[in-house]
Amino acid sequence: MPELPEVETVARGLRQTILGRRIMSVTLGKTDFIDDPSALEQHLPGRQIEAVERYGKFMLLRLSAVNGVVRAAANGDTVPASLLVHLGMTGQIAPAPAAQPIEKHTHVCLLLDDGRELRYTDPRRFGRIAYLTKALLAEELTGFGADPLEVSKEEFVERICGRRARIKALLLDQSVLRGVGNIYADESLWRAKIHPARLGARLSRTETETLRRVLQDILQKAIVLRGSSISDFLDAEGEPGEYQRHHRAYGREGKNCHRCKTPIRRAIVAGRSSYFCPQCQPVPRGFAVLPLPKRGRKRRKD
DNA sequence: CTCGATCCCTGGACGC
DNA sequence: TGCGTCCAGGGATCGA
Repeated sequence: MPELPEVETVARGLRQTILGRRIMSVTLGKTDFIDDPSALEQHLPGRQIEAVERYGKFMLLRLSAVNGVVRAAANGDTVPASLLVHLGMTGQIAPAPAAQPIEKHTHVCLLLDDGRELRYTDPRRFGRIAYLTKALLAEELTGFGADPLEVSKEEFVERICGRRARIKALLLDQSVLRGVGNIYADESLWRAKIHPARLGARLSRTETETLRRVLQDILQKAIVLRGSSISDFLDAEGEPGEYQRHHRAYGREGKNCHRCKTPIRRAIVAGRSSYFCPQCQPVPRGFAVLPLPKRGRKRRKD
């Protein structure tokens, strides 16, 4: 489940492998996760990949203008553009030799000028791909929150403490912070000893500043370790990340808290599985922790 | 403003 | 072995 550290890892990999390559042709499979599939076929060929950037959980492939082609002018291809890529839950993007067999869920192949193909593979198709010109890209990127690695103490406090939503919901809200997902939300709340169901406005100044500090520390360490591989995340070289070994809350229901040995619990907060230590992260008043049935067991509605 | 519910999608885990 | 069911989750959307 790619979040900021995983997307950063993939973006760094792509920077090392496909920067400067020219896109020669486009082959599409299923396209229901692509904004305008024909725009890819129409506007990508002839463009060079000039930069790979990350914006929250999005990757941005910056594309050159197409030069010296009569067709380009009529196409509007004489101006730079971008390919927006979101990996969703199960998306992977990596270059492969064009001769290599296509995997079952590979839905986009961009033939490059060196004989390789940049391939996007996504079994669940929760990802998103969009070809965007400058104006559309700018519009697309409005409404996102602060970069969690860059956000100042003051801005973080402002964005959290002025809100009555649960802190877990705020951390996951891309218009508050861009790039945090379920894993790093739970990990940072555990480190900061804050229960996920607490309200933003009810956090103390000290707690909020601690949360910012541990969130940044965790994200930075996770980037160094090339992200967390839970089920199927692989970086652009096909390697799994290592940060899952450092998880202290996420996915550890029933296992002992690393600080106090109390078994980690799971509750649904903000509609998501949330893992926390009931001892270190006291449940706020009024939040009932309903016992969750054991994983994998059948549940009946009666 | 904030909430929960629902949908999208498939693979994997598990019960029987 | 195989079938049915549940679950994971980011994001959009809609109604309360």
